[in-house]
Amino acid sequence: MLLEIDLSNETPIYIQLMYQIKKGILKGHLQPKESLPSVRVLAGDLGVNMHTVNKAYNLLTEEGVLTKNQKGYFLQPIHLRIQTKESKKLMNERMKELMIDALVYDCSKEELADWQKNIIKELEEEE
Amino acid sequence: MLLEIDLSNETPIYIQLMYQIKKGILKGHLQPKESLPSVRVLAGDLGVNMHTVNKAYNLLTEEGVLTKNQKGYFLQPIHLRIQTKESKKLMNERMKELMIDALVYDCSKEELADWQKNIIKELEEEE
DNA sequence: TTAGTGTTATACTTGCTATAGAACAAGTGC
DNA sequence: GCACTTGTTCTATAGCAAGTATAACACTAA
Repeated sequence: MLLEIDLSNETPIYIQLMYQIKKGILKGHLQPKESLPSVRVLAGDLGVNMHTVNKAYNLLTEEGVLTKNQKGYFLQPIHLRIQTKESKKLMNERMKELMIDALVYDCSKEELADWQKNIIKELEEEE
Repeated sequence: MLLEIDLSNETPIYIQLMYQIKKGILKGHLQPKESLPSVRVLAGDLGVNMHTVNKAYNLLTEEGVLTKNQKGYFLQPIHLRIQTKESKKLMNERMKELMIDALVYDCSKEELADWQKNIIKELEEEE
């Protein structure tokens, strides 16, 4: 798996890392039960601090995307990825804010639906 | 127009303010060309600092939602609300991240489409 | 024992959020 | 002219998050 971190991007590194890993899962680059590189190794590869990687791994574990034990972090099988009520609520809030921002510019419902559809298509296509 | 600010919410006050104003516009509580309360007056009403309100107003002006002159801030007519390329790019990024988060939990395209539809409906219905 | 896991603790820098007070220029209304 | 209200700018402060850095600890496997 290759992870790309953009240090010039204003998005916090640990957030970028979380999305890179999630994208890897969606595209099948990471196989079920596969183990992830240790926090020290990945930090070394990316040139960032160990704690930054650890933060991303821990948050993904809290989200139910990863599991951990003394041997390291592993992918959670898809049927065990359960969303908490809290995270559902947060995602709903994000969708609501996004729709408000879009509607202010007089977007139609059809445009918004197409927009979403295209983003999903794009995610499926990317190599 | 009534604006509700939740100080216990972790979302920055100026962001909350921006969304309250945008919602007011969408629901027609704010009429075209209507002037907004001055930064000092609104800050006094809400019990927050003048600079916080000023930041929200200025960002909304940058986004093209408001205009300003020495008399104060005013609503930008809808046909003059133009999105910049930069802001379009940002919104696309937000939609992409939201879809990634949703797809990781094995959501179907139909579920995602319904979700978006319901949020929009909810925005239209709220008193 | 040695090396590699994750875990924890402390400390420091940087930037953002929010508050606070003060002063300035420009327009409005008396 | 004068008082009032606008937005604007400047400085200062406090709290918090992000990121880096170093060190030490417990557990596991070769």
